[in-house]
Amino acid sequence: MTERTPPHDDESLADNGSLDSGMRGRRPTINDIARLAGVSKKTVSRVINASPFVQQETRERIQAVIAETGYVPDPQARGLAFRRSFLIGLIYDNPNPQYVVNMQLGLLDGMRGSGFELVVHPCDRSSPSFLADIRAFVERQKLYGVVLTPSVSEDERVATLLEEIGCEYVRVASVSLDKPEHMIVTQDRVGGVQAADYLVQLGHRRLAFISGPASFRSSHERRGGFEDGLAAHGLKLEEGYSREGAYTFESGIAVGAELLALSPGPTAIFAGNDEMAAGVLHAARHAGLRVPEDLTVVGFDDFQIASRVWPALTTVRSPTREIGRLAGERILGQEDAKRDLEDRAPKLVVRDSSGPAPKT
Amino acid sequence: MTERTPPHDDESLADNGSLDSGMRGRRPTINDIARLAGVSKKTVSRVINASPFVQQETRERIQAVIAETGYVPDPQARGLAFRRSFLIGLIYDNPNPQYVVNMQLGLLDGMRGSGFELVVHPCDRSSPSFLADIRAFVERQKLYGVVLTPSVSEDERVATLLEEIGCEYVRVASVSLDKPEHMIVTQDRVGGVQAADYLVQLGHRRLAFISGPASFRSSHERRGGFEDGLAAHGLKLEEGYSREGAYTFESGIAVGAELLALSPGPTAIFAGNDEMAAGVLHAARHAGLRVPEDLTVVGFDDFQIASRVWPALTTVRSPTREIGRLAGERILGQEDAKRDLEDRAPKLVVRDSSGPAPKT
DNA sequence: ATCCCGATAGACACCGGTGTCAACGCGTGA
DNA sequence: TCACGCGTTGACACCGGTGTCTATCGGGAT
Repeated sequence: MTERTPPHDDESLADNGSLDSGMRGRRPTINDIARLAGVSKKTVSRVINASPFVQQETRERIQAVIAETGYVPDPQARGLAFRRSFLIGLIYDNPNPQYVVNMQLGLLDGMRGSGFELVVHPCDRSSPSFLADIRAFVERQKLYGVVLTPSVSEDERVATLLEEIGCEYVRVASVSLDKPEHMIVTQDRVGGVQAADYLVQLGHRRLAFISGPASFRSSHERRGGFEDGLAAHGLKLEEGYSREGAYTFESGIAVGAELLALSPGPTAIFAGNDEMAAGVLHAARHAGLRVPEDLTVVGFDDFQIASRVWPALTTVRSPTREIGRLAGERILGQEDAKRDLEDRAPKLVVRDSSGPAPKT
Repeated sequence: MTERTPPHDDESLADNGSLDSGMRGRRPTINDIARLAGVSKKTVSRVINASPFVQQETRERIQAVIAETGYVPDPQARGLAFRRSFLIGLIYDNPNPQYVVNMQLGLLDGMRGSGFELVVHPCDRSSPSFLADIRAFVERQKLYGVVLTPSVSEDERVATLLEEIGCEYVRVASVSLDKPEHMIVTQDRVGGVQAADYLVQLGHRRLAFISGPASFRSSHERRGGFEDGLAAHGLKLEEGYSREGAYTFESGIAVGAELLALSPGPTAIFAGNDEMAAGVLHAARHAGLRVPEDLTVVGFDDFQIASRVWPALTTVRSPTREIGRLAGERILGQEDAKRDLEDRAPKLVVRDSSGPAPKT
């Protein structure tokens, strides 16, 4: 199985058909390049690592050989010498598939062309071996860096551990919990304000809110933003109209039903994420309410489910993929600072689940 | 005769507080173990790789030192010597987040405790650099193995490429396309039969089917199974009642609307996946039809969306995570053969979108 | 007693890179 | 003329493992 078959026609990996002096079908190594360029391997290494102490003419000769042979340095060997791999880990415990996939795609966007690869590592914060698992993962693979997303990103023990190991890390969270270089802060609060503005403009006054679990920072931020937005219009969230869900569909049904059983009931419900908003739609149907005529429902995230349910959900789009891209760039130190803030602002997406407050 | 096993999982990264003779705070290396056990590093290597040519007593002494120090061999160094990394790649182009995440979780289930890690690699079959990208990914990281899912798994060029490189691979697909050891075959056809049986039993006779794109094998298998199931009851899919969608929500709306505009319209629509079934629900609403009273809708996959829409979808559960676990075990050669077949059978999940055929 | 053999262990080179340090060529200032 | 410094390069050890080959040892056949 070691033997290789005839040279293949492949555009990117240049065929080294002519000048393979000694390397029969093997991928070229740094030694081959050194030999072909008539220099020592160390000098080739200098070129690879962009060392300034190489004469222009030498550098060009080596680069020409590299281009001709299609040489790519072996990340494993490089990693062994560097005591550090060219792998980035994504450690997460958010169970929402859409969030996970968007985050992965964003990270890969941000890492594209860097030669690094992404290793995924779901985890369970309630497991007794939680920290040991993460430590083993990071130390074994000598990860170059790690990206943490909520809610693992909110766990100080993990950050401390990574600091201690000496592994780069970036925490994605809705509030700043660490030195700025370690944080990508999502603007959940802004999204909450947008929802409030929108609902107030539609004339709604009896507003309800369903938060995610108190253990998630984003729950507080989203609610906080919503309350700020209401306050700006001289309104406030009434006692009893603000409840805690679990960011799950089922909790949306249950808490939605509770809210709709109140008298007077809310004319609009802002749910902390789309899953719960979808649950509220179900609860409304059971309660015999029409959406949006009798009840307005607004979600948060704008995941696929938002446009699949009936009526399609008005929701606050949270730019997960953009956030992921920023995290990827940040951890590789390639961040494009100017693009930063605008890209990660949430944005209200109006669909069919919202309308003017019913005239009582 | 060559000594080789995958790396093992030593969950305890024990603290080497006491006996660190010479290794101040460093992670222990094979040299440390050799020194502490009073043997050569090669003998330690033999123990790590479960070579039979080590005396019982020597082996135990070394294992004791390994356990005491919490030594874990460095995958990078090992990989360098083996000319092969301890990484498994997941190459996919299926855009459904739930599919991707379930597959990843399944793979990780199957790989658990092996010391291997999972590297994700979405790809685009229509890109001009498609094959070159995959080749670069696999060769650069010297991947131990690769798992392919539909529709990349159905591309012979990719399989040929991997064979040529000498990389292990497993293809997940709905029909066998390769040597058995390279295939995990999903039972989409069986799922189609189940849907047909169920609908016929409910009394439906005017049945419609919306397939995925013809370029996906699963489209044909799901339809084929459905037709087989009908045939077993002496029925057949009428001309014009079988249409092609794109496995997307939007195509479900469009094709659903077409079908509902027929006269007489179908009393039941079986869609090739849940996304399209959700689209059909929207189309039914636009057409003023009640589900399930006027129209029965059945999906395929049982992803989250199936239980979020209204009414909740009756659907055929496709055990993606189980399939992933099998793929993970297969690629590491740890497959538990007896559990194989039963686990990956689809299963009809009855919810609220299906009911008896309306009495015309 | 000698030879041969299988079982066991170690010496040494090697995987493909990087770090350290010394050496070299050459223009400059003393 | 010589010492000096700077820019450039290479020799060599090392990262942490594995492959190959040889050395040693005890026991059974000759």
